[in-house]
Amino acid sequence: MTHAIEDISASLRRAREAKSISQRELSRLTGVPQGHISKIESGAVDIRVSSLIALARALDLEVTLVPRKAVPAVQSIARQSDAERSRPAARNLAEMQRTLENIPKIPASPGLAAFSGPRPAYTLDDENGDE
Amino acid sequence: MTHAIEDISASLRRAREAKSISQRELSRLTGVPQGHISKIESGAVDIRVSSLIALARALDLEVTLVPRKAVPAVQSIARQSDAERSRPAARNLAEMQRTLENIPKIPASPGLAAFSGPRPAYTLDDENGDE
DNA sequence: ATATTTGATATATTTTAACAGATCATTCTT
DNA sequence: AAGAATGATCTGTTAAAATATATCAAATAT
Repeated sequence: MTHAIEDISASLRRAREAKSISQRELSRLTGVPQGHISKIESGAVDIRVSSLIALARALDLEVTLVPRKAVPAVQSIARQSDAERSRPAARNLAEMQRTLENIPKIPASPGLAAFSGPRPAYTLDDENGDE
Repeated sequence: MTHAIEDISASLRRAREAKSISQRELSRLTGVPQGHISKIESGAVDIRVSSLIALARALDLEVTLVPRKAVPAVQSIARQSDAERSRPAARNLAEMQRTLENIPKIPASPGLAAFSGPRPAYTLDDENGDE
């Protein structure tokens, strides 16, 4: 990915869904209004590079210019690291973690009180970097 | 390359200079006004993706979104095919070809009249594809 | 069943890229 | 020395992205 302008919109949407975050969440992260993200993802607008970069970065993507003859090689590399993030185990874990965050309702039986903050420290997102 | 917005402008300029074509020539190829190309290359504007794609394609580049963790690998690949185009022999040949086009002044001695169009059919740009 | 979240859409306003077209100084070329 | 060609820069004008804000239907969650 990608050459045409629709490829880019599609990539953004797929990347966001792969991270399973909502458009509103991405909006918070980037400052781009949710409504606008919707339009962008549906390919309805010819976005500016700054917007593209902002969204891409929030999705752990980088905008690059690749020599055309190198594109196939680049794609196969990109595909590999895509695969890591989207292989079933990873996707399921990501969703499970999100789900678990919506369960804090367990009445905390006295004997387990010390266990107050059991949220997972072992996220799959070990690939973050800067920001 | 690239992440930031200036990297992109810089890449575009380098790519154009590597092909040793003028801004006006690139303008002809893309339809983007020369003055605007100048502004773009100096990083003075936040261009739209369609413009970026148009310029990139004319320079045999493709805009891609790559996973951040794959960036180093991608860069090293891109660098390789960069090197091919910019190794001395290639650069010099490109320039020599341009120079030769400015020599048609040879008074065409009668015996060689049939040689009317001696321009090189063997360009280095054997990597073109579509369009 | 009710409430929340989500993506899509709409309106109105501001901002700015992109355009056409021209000019200018500098660097080749002749 | 005269004449291109090149990159940078300016002036208007127009089209469209980007913003803020709000609403809506459908899917999720409580």
